[in-house]
Amino acid sequence: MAKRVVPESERRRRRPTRQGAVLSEQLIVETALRLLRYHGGAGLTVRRLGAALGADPSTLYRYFRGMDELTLAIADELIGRAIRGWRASGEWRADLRGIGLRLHSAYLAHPQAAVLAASRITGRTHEATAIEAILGVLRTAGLENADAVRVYRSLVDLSLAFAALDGAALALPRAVRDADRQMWRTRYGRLTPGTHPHIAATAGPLVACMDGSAYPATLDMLLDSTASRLTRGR
Amino acid sequence: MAKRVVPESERRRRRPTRQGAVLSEQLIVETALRLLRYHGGAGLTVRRLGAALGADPSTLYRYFRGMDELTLAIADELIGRAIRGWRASGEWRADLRGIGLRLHSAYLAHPQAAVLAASRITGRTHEATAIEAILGVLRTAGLENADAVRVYRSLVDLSLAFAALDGAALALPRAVRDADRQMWRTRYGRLTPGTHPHIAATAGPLVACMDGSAYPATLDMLLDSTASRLTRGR
DNA sequence: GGCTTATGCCAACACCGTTGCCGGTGGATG
DNA sequence: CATCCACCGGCAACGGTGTTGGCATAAGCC
Repeated sequence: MAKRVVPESERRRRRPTRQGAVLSEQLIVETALRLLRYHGGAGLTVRRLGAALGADPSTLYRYFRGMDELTLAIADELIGRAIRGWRASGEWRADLRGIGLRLHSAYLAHPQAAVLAASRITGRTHEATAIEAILGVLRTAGLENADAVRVYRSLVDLSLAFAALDGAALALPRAVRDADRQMWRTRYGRLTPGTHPHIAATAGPLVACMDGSAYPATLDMLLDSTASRLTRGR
Repeated sequence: MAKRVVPESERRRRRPTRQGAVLSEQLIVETALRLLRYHGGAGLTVRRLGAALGADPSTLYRYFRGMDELTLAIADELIGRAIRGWRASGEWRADLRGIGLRLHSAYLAHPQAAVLAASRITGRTHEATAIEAILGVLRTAGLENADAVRVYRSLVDLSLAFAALDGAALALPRAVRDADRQMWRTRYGRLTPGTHPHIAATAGPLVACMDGSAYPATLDMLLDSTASRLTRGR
């Protein structure tokens, strides 16, 4: 109750765990990401996290108010990894495409984490940096403020939404994922032209197209639209 | 073990619950949707669901192999509600827009369910019907098979991904959601031009644009791109 | 009307997030 | 170098979760 969580920057006393680990926000987040990758989406557990760190589960509540705050810290870490080292090239379309792909793949590097984190607003440093970068590209390219904001929102939401969707697919247990892919081949690849003529006519490309993510193609369509909005504006 | 789940179509003996309820797949799914809406995303529980139905929790395992299969049934129900009663008008752009908006809003009518269900492939009837409808619109409009399939995939993934994203935002506890909106106003609405000039310059439109969903605007951009692909094809 | 077996119920298991309390220890203070 | 105290790790507990094996019963077929 009202248990105070000391901000990482004000931590003075670092007492090692009985098993010798010295905890920190950073260490906890990294361990959580490892747990997620290794044990699957439902495998991130306060108890397991404690065990992996060599600490009592309840100790973690000295660092995060609860599971939800840990999730936000994970989201922040992912955004940070996405924009780390990014530089504007001056070519707006390549820049936007680069940022989008970076976001998407930083999240997808940890699919289970992506599912948890993609829909959260962190309000922390990395988030502001990313927003500033994207808006900068759009306004420098010549978009009106209102248009820039609209495109910004579409771009970010698109990237995060696809990160969550693709992450969920990747995070499924191996057996389920294989069963899903098989479903496309057996069920939709062999529907009779009588009842489903269009599916039957496109069966080949349809099955082939279901591999991988639709994100890059969709991102390109969004950039197409932005490009024509730009030329029309001039 | 290997407890057999009798398919709904082969059910003969309908024995009423001690409290008088007569169970069925349909009834369980509907009750689950009601529970989700009423108790929030984490409120769908086998035990609560049992209680709401007037049945022992373990009884539900005679209808679904587990929580996951129940999720798929929910997803199927949502797709069904989305395409129920849809008819092609012949104008491809309006038709695609209509299907997309229907999908999105059918899912968002149950935000918590959308989060669970949007990323799943059901492989059931409604899904095939939806695919057939969309492919039909695209091919009738004049797209090559390969292009039609690509646009199909982008459209569906976009709609479901945004359903999950927007659903997650809507499903947050009231207090958290209000805090998030406030964050835009206070944090991003007041960043200094020194460190974040672009955010500062667009603060007004930025805050305003964060209300509501970016889905309709993004969908329109996707349709823009499809339109120019069509005219270029001719 | 009898038989089979589908189906509802009970009890139990292992696990979950979270909290109140205690005790030891780090670091500041003198 | 001694003192003190608040920070922080550990313990035990609470009420909840999904899931399963076994049992009794009643529904529907012959």
